[in-house]
Amino acid sequence: MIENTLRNCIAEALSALSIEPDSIELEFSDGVAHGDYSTNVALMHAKKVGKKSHELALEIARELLKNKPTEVESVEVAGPGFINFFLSRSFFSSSLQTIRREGGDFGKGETRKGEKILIEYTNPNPFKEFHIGHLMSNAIGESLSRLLEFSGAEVRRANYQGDVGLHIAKAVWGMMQDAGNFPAESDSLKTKIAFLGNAYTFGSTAYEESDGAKDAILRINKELYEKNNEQVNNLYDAGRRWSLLKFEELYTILGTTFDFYFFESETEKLGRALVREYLEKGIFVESDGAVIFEAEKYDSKLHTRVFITREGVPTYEAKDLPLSKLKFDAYPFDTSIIVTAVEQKEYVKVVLKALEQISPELAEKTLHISHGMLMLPSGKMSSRKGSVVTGESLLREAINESRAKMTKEYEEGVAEMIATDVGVAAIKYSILRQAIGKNVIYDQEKSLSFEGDSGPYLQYSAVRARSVLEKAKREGIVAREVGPEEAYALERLLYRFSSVVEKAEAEHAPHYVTTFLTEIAGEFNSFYAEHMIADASDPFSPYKVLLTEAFLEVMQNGLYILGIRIPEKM
RNA sequence: GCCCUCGUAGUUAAACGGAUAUAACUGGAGACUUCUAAUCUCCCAUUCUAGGUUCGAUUCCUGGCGAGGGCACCA
Repeated sequence: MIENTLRNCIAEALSALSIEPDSIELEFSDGVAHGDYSTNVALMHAKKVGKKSHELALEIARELLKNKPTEVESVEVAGPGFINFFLSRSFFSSSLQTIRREGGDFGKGETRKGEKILIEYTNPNPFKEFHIGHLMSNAIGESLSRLLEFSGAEVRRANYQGDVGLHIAKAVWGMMQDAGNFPAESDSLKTKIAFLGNAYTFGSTAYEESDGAKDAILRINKELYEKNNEQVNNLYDAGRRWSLLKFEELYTILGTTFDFYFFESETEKLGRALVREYLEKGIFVESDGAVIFEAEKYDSKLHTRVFITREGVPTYEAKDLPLSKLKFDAYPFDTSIIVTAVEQKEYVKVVLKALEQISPELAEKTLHISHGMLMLPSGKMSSRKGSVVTGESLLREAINESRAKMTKEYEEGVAEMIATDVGVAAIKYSILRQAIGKNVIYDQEKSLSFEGDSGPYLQYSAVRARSVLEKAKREGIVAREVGPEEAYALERLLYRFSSVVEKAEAEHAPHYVTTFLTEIAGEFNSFYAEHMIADASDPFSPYKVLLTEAFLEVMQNGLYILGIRIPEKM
């Protein structure tokens, strides 16, 4: 790796000047004028050795030039004392060949080679809408999964769904009130889901507004737990089945497949038993009829939470405890990652603290990654108030929008596929373009952007590259490694992809990949506008074709990491 | 009240403690008989506030102001 080579050179140069080469910072230069790599070692050590930073930089540069590796064209000192490395022409052209040779493997690393990782994300609740928060969790979780795979990990995807709880009792009660509209088995899934949605909204409104309804819903909740009312059971089974089918439909559109599904109906009784068991051992205590865990006794920044309610019903907290073991039994992981919205952050800390008392070895292997929330301009979404933007409606709008944008004529089936891929890309890009911890303010127009920095922009540049390569093929132009004196700006970027992926994985930051792809796509589009790539009369055409091939390869791998498909045409 | 996040052009975002803070959208001016104009080129504009640490602060620390999330029987 070129980076290691440069680091070693710098370390040697520093030693030659009797400077302790502790940590060497090496970064990509921020512009062509500053070369390809920069180091600030002179700035860091100047004071220690009592020299001016610029002078020290010159001395280090002189040392560096004594043993200049072949990949380095020149070394310059600039600004207050930065040492800039300019890589050689041949380094760039050979890295294009490397990219072409490695193809779909280019960018893969081994930092997590062989590590078994189970990652939980999306977590929608049957009977409730799959809202844009789930869309966000899914886009982020899927991308993190792919980054981990690119780093050599053996990843399994898990989805944990709440198929028990008060929200279901509300929906079931709502279904009973609206029995006249109960869908027939032959009705479309869309009709069934609409029916369910209405039932839930109706039920939760009634729960808050009517004591009678509230009592009825609580009774249903108990019946659901005890499974002793056939009518309730039948409604439950139908609603659960419809919801899960609907979710699968969305996963197909989004491009996710899960290896494991866990349900709260599995963890509920286990959780209650576990809490009861550790209540006797003093981990949990009874308070006001409920069973609680006083996390602040272990860490003053944590707080008390209820694990079993006064009614004897296990809460989400209690259910989460056995989930870790269920996961481990399903897939003996080295690391278990849970991806949720940031609103769960403090909650997860408490649950993990409780888990630490019960199964320290599992708690130790668990990592929580939280992402920001999708906010409406009016504030937080609430499904109880009905102010949710559903994942499906957003997807549908994005797909319609991309359909409307299409200027070329395609067959019906093809057009639908392109519109879907482009619409999904627009949404995923708007989520994965920024640091995952920050909230996304959901602005319909911006989320559905098809111009400028956007998912479709990335797709378009890749499709364009393919189109050019097809033309090159028709004209019999074959990629070749002989280019003009001066390297194109684009080839000075492509080789960086491996480092970008490594850093994105290490910091759980898919947006580094998004930013990088946006940068190279822009560079390719400029290159495209300025140069005729496939031109049989141009002696450099084979090289430009090679560059285009390498660009496409990087785009394909990068978009794969983001979970964005590239349409055949657009 | 306590505990976490966050505050960057008009807007939405980017920037391991580094060089002239980077893009897109909006607004203004241009470019398609040439490989896809969902594109390209040019212009205008930004670090909440008061201190501190540092050769150097958007970045780290402290206070203030503002926004979001969490804090017992919801998930």
